[in-house]
Amino acid sequence: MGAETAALAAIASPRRREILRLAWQQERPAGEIHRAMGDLTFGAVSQHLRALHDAGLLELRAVGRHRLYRARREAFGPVGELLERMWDDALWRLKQQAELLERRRGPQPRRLARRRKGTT
Amino acid sequence: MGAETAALAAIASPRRREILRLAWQQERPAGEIHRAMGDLTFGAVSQHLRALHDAGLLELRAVGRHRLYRARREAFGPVGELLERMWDDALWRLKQQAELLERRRGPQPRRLARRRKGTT
DNA sequence: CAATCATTTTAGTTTTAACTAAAGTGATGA
DNA sequence: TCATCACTTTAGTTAAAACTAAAATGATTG
Repeated sequence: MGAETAALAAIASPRRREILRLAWQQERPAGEIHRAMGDLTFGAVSQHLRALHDAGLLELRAVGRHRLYRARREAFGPVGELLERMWDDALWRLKQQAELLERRRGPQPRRLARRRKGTT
Repeated sequence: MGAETAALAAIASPRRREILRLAWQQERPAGEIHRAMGDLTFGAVSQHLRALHDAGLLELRAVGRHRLYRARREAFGPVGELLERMWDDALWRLKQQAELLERRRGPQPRRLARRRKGTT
């Protein structure tokens, strides 16, 4: 998967978007990202970090017992600009927040909403 | 899910991107989209169309026994601009084509590549 | 060296996206 | 009205994403 296609896949996930936002401008230790992410376990966060790193979207630097992550912005191409536009847009932020809260029950969403039996 | 968030989810999928590209500028009957989509069954295409329609990303008009789909471009916001940039970019097109072919075996990819046992 | 801290990895569960095959629907035309 | 066309829907399968809990790793500190 090319890095830019990986970027498209990554930004489809609210959790991944959140991680990328946190690590977009500065390096952040995994623990700090975890603390900022709400009710996820550390393990889950670590798995997201690994996936993003494997996809070439995060870079990693070890300092003592900390591991510092930062977005590899150059890997995102035009997708990076989209993210920045989203994050700068107050309306968008509100909507995201609403959706995050709304889904604080049940596991996590993967993709689009899909057909349910009697939805027609 | 807001339409724009749905748009993010939609463009993560190569099939959905392809459908959106086909229905971006003009209405297209489902059958034409199917024919343009390669080796998928009609049923599978119909399911994608339904998902995109449910998400507010496609509009639908019935004419005789045909069903004409067209992208609701206004629902995409900045994501629409990204799509247009991608489709105008010859390099992107090549990469996409390569990835489509590459995966003409096995079912379909969902997201990011993820940890495999001995990948470290 | 032992304890601790920061983090990663593994194993196992649940949910669901994407698909196929086949049955179902509704408009059209002979 | 019966067959056909253009689709949609259903049922069932497969593969994988997201998560939790717990074990493992590796650096640091006493």
